[in-house]
Amino acid sequence: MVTEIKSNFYKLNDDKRELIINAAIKEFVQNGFDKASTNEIVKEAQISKGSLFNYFKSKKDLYVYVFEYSVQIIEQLYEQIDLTETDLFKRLEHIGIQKMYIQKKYPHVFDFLAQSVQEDSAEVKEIINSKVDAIYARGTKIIYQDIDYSKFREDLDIEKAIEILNWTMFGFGEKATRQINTFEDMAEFGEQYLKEWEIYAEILKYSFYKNEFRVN
Amino acid sequence: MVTEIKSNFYKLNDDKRELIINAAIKEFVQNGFDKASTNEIVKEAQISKGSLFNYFKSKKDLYVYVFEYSVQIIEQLYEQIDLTETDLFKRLEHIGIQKMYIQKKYPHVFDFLAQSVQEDSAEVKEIINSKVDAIYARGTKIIYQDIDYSKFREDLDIEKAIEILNWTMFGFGEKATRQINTFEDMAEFGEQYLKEWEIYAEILKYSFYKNEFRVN
DNA sequence: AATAATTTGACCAAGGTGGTCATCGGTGCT
DNA sequence: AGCACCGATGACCACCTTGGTCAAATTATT
Repeated sequence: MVTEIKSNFYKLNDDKRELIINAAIKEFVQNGFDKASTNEIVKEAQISKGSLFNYFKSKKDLYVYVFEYSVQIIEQLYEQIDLTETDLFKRLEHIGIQKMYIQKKYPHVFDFLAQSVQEDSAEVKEIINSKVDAIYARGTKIIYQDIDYSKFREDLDIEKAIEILNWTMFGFGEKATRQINTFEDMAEFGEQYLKEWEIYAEILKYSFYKNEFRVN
Repeated sequence: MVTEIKSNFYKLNDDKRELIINAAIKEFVQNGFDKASTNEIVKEAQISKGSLFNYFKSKKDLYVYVFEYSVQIIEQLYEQIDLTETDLFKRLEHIGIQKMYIQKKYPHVFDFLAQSVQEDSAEVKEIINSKVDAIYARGTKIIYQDIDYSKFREDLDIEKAIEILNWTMFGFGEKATRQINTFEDMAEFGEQYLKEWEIYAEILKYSFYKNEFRVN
């Protein structure tokens, strides 16, 4: 086995484990592997230095664990995709909501995986590159599988349209993330989120879809 | 005067000065003020430590100089905006090209100013916050001044449409920046850039504009 | 009360930090 | 050639942070 985690980390209760994971992710995404400080991580996670190195035998081990944990989260996101939904907007809408829920629990997972690709520390690079590429390839394959492209206007450059859609979702997602913590009720936020997104979606559908498919 | 730069930095030839400025910007944007290493900067700029501290009396001085230099570049970008062009797409297109030219010369200025806002080092924070907000406020004011909004569809949420446009431009700009150095001829790149952007613009115009204004 | 399991933080050697300054090398003048 | 000038250099400094350790303290279990 490549990564060996001492069993005592699993014995921790969920809250504390997530606190540590999030503290580590935050520090790694902010500073990269080399410059990430274990001192900062333990401070943020409110545990002692000794404990961290009891749970993980080295900084590298911690990184690898947190990385693989993040990968798992994405994988689970993929599993949830409903392949019977053939409308691109509806499918992406659903994924977007799931992402929001994940970001509520793990605020920097997506940033972490995005940043991990350009991690230049030789110590962790190989572990990353082999996985991340595969993950993203699988992701885009699943996400766009069985989509009904016949709804799109004939003279539309669909690839570019999808790029626009992605950039818009990303921008909107960022904006929403900034507001996420002003809501105490996550269900209420989800509702608000969906309602606002629909307006953006409608604008794009107007251009992407044939007339008869514009309104859902 | 708040920032006093020893005159010998001005005496340097343009190439070297830009090399130093870019090296500093790169390091600051990658690591923030506190963690930015002057050792890394001198290595990247191919000058000695002594020289750097001959040109600037401290790391803070260097930061402030580079920051104000970046602000100037943005200001100049604003000056160039042609206010007689009332078509939003045409105006943004023009700004986009200018930005590309700037990014060729100073690859990280925009990232630097974007990152500077969330700089948490108390030492430089106050210098930043007072300026950046003003800059962006002035920017959006100029950019959207005298735009002919009558071209837009009546039932369109113009504010949201402009957000989509911005996110799309940002996404496309990033994509283009990644390709910018594969072109040796900047003029050729500009042409290619414009041609590709037009396709994206056309997709959005289809949704934003009334029928009669779609094709330029 | 006794034992086992966890957590703690002072401590370490190693390495990096911003900044200094005696020395160097080149250029131009006499 | 000899001299004076000046920008460039990098070894050097005191200080700080680093990843990781471990004896001692605390808590949990018997």
